[in-house]
This record gives sequence, structure tokens and C-alpha cells, in this order.
Amino acid sequence: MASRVAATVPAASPPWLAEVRLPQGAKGSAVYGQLRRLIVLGRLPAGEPLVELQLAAAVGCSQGPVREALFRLQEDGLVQRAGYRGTFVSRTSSAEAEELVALRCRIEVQAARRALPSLTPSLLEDLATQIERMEELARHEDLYAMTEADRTFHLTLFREAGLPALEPILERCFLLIHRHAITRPERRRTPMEAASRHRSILAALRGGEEEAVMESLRLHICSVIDGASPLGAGGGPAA
Amino acid sequence: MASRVAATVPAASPPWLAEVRLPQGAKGSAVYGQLRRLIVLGRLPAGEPLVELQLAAAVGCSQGPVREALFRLQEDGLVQRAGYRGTFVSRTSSAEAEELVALRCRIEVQAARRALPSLTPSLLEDLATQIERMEELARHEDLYAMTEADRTFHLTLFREAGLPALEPILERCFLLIHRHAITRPERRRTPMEAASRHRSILAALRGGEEEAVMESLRLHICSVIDGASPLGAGGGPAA
DNA sequence: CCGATCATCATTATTGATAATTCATGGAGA
DNA sequence: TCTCCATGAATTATCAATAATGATGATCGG
Repeated sequence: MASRVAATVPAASPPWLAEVRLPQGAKGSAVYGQLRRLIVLGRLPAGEPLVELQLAAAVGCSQGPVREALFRLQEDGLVQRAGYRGTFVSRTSSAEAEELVALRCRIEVQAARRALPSLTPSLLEDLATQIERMEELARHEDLYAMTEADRTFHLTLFREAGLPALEPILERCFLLIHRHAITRPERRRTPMEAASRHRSILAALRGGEEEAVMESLRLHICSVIDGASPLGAGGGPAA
Repeated sequence: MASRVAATVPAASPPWLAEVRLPQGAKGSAVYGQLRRLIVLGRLPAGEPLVELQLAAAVGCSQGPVREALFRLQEDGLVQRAGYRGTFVSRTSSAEAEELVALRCRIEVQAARRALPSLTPSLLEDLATQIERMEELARHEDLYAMTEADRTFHLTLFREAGLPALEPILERCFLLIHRHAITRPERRRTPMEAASRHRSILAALRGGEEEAVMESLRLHICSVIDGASPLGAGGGPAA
């Protein structure tokens, strides 16, 4: 966005200009982001009721944006809305989490294969930068920011495949998997371990060998949840 | 101010606008259903702009429900909303359709495996009834109603698996696949053929053999799209 | 003639107020 | 005591109107 502003304002473009624009008019997305964060982190327990007007008062906006945010959360699978009865934080199950991991694995591995021929050095550099950012966040133990950085990394690679219709599905998988991993941290890996897995993916991408890329992705994705097997037992159309 | 509304509605009303008129009652979901139908059937071509106030005027409700419907359509991947710039019918690609078929296959096959132990005779009868309904619709050549009946059939089976978090993903796959199949009917099977495939699924379910069930599901699902071979050309996580 | 600046317009985003729906509670009657 | 119905509170759903935003084309200075 900054580039387009710079294009339309060729005159001065003072550096402070970017900071002037604050959350004006983005109330809806802000509410959505905050609620999503609280749910993924487990601060809002499953079954918790979310009242539209109550949230609106708390946030300082009207019912409309809150309503919109709750709707998006429902599409994410994080809340359930029941007619005129109310909105509640949804419940999770390990079985679903495992299946979601398998789906995510399938989507990302296929996307990586499609993206492999069109990878550019600049993209690889971009990915490397994101890994560094992730490690930085890992040092600060900012769990939620890490999940976002992780999502960004994987989405950056995924987008190269040119399958935009699958992106919302993948995002959904990210959200629910991360939520499950955070709220049930039975034997989770350390954040730094996760970052190192990304490095091996990047190395495989640099190498350019299809099999190595797919295998590193599989390993990394399945490592998020304990129960998920790397083989994706009995799944796809592949006989 | 009616004059202001009239001023904002372009004089050139698209030909499909008359079809969004709906009976009465629950406006919000009705608008969503109508628009979804028109898009899946291809009456609304890709790239077509959808203006909230224009739709509201055509349907006879306010902007809110229409807005909500457009949001749901975006989550379904049928439209794209761009900031303050407008809403447009999304575009499809065969590559995405093939990948969606693979995903759907994976989800349903896994779900069927989970559901197999808990199948009841009444559920099987229910499925049989739905097949008959589908054949009835096939005789009337009501394509969209058939897609809905097909969805109902598969969802009925899927729900037995007890993986509610995956249901929206599956619905998404249904919608986009059906849309692609209808709007690009290059070498589609006849509706009756599709119904017979369901019969073979039901027979396999009655038999209770896991492999037979999974295989019949695979065949049926992959037959929806031409490009998707049962072998998973460019397909499965299995290399 | 070309590019930057500005006004205009179509459109979405938000607001405040009102209607519709559901659920629980309490009281009347058998 | 138990059942059933009215009633009220709580909540979502809808509406009409206003504000904010980004694109488009006109205007003005080089």
C-alpha cells in the first residue's frame, strides 16, 4: 500500500505520513483480530458467550462491525452462532486437529510442488527474512506473534502456487491447528525448534529437489501436532 | 431519501437482477442462497460486480443482510471483496478445481472410514431416500437442485464421522467443484450416471467393507471433474 | 503536449435506533 | 404437585441514514 501512496503523492512523501493513518475505519477487522487472538491463545475458553452489544461497548464501536467480526470468526470455526440465541466460543477435538493437519500437509505439499519451478531468489530471501523474524519472536516467547509469522511464511510459499481458492481453507487449518496446539500444549516443541524446521525447508527449496522439499514440509507440518502421522494414512486419491 | 438511493443505483440494471427476487421472510440467508445459486449456475459471470445497495433494492431489504450475504459468499470463495472498491464474482481455474477434488476426496474417504463402525440401518435408509430424490431431480434436469441433493447425501454420511470443524471446508469444496463442473460442462456425465454412482456407494456401505466403501467414494468424487484421475495425477502426498 | 493536483462520484463501512426471536420464569388451573 | 400458558428479559437481526474511502476524469501549470 505504501508504494501506491508514494506513486500518487510524488511530491514530498514525508516519512511521518505513514503514521498518521491509525485504525480509522478498520474497526471491524480490529475487533476480529483481537477476538481471534484471544481465542487462539485460550484466553476465551470454549463455550464462552460473546454478546454483540457487550463487545461493541467494550471496543468502543457499534454493533455492526462486531457482528461482522463474529461472522468471520464463525467462518474460521472459532465461534458458533445460534440463531437468536447467541454466539459462543467453539470447542476443539484432537481428532479434528489431526485431520486438519493432514489436510494442511496435503495442500502445502502440493502447492510447494507447483511453486517449485517459479521460485525466485528474491522470494527465497524474503522467506529467510521471515525465518529470522520468527526466531526473534521465539526469543521473546511471543506465542501468538509466532503463529502469525509462521502463517506468513507458509502463505508466502503457498501463494507462489497460484491456487487462491485454496488459501482460505489453508488459513482455516492454520488457525484451528494453532489454537489446538496452544491450548493443549502437552508435549510441544520449543519455539526455536520450530524455527529450525523452517530453515530446513528453506534449504530444501534452495536445493530445488522436489522430493526433499516435500519431505521437509511434511515433517515440519506434522510435527505441530503429536498425533499426526507423516504418512497421512489412507487419504488422497492417490491409490 | 429515496432520490439519493435512486441516484446511487445505476440505471442499467443487469438482466439477472430480476432473479434475485425472493418470497418473504428470512432475508439474510435468502439473499445468500439466491446469489449462491446464480453464481454456481453461471448466471452471474466471473468478474460481475455485485453492488450492495443495488442488490438490496432488488431483493427488497436493507444493506445489512446483503452485506452479510456477500461476506458469506466471500468465505465460500464465490466472490471477492476489495476494500471500498466493490464486490465481484470470483474466477475459477481447473487447477484449483482438481486440487479441491483431491481435498474433498481425502476428507470424505477419511470421514467414511471413521463413520463406518457407527452406521445405523435408519441412516442407510435415509441415504437411499436421498438417492431416489436425486434421481427424481435428474429426470427433471434440475441441475442446481441436484447439486444440493448431492451435497445433502454426502454431508449426511460425513456428519456421522463427528468432525464438525471440517464441515465448512467440505462445503466449500462442494460449492467450488460444483460451480466448476456446471460452468464448464466439457464432457460431463449425465445426471443419472451420477445417481447410479451413489447407489454403488450405498451398496458398499451396506456391505460394510472398508476398502470397498473408500474405493467407491474415490471413484464417485473423482468422476465429477474430468481432469481429476482416480490415480491422483499430480496428486497425493504419496509420491 | 505531459504530468500533477483537485473535484466528483460510486461504493463500502459504520452508526444509532427499532423489530423479531428465543428462552426462562412465574402464576393459574387441573 | 404437575402442566401449560402468558410474560418479560436478553439477544440477535434488520433498517435508514451518515461518514469514509478509493477510483475516475477534469483542470491547471510546466
